[in-house]
Amino acid sequence: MKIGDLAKRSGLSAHTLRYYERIGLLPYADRDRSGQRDYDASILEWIEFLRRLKTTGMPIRDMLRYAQMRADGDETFAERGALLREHRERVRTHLADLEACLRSLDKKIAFYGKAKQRKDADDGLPKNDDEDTAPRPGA
Amino acid sequence: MKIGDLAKRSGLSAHTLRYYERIGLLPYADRDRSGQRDYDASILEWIEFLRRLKTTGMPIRDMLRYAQMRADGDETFAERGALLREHRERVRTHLADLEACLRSLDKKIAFYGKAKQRKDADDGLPKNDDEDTAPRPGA
DNA sequence: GCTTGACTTAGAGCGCGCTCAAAGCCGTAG
DNA sequence: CTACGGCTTTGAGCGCGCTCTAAGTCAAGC
Repeated sequence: MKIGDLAKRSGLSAHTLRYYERIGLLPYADRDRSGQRDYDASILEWIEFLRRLKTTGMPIRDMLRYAQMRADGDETFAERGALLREHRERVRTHLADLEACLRSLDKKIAFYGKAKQRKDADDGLPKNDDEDTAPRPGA
Repeated sequence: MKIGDLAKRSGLSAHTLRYYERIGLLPYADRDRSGQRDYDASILEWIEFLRRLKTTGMPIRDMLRYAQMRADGDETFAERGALLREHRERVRTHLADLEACLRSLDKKIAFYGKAKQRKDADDGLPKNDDEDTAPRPGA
């Protein structure tokens, strides 16, 4: 598989695939006799795993640590597991934060919904609700 | 309240507070007679709201749009509501992605746990499980 | 009076994760 | 044979969100 094909199948650009190889996130790919990368389809699983790490907010430098351990073989199993478990905890924390923010956002949106219905027909905005008409922000 | 106090209470640095004012995320703060910013405590609510938008991944340029609308007064209520509702949908989508990634991560971690227990005592790794010993990544 | 430290400004610099540019090579279609 | 597209490399550039520097002002404490 050439880099253009892998780009299509992985959803990453060829630029990004080369960049990932350069920094060590992807293994050095075999080159054909004209020097072009020739990928094995199995690389897609690794890329998919990287994508999940990225989605969950892992910085590239940590992915590199993982990739390096993986390259170092079986004796790094425990270390790799530990890295993933730590990451998982961070993800869970972040997820909880996000959910709290989402609930807050829902409240605010509910306020906008209510305010809209009474627009120009009721001046008494509910003071115990989420307010949002403050002094010149961004002015 | 001076900028140092607000920094402590908001969790943002004084540098960041000034930066936010410069770009228009925070309203231009009143200055005392020696030119120093003197904040009203109510600014904390706005900062908290910004923090939630940021946590949920809203780029600064969109927060600026919101801040501008808020500054423009009541006639932007509908627009502001729409912006927040769109944002909420993106957050929900992202949340679902994250949860899927987390489940995947849990599986992988479970694999590491199992592999550890049988380490050097069982060569037959479960092929139908999450594998993780691939050709020289990062090498 | 003098030091200390928090504040002011405009603007430069940084870390991250790409993204693209330049110059050149290779192989296949017409 | 030639033109074309897709690949190669190294290294520069970019958008984001801060973060810090430099040079200077001001107010309070010793």
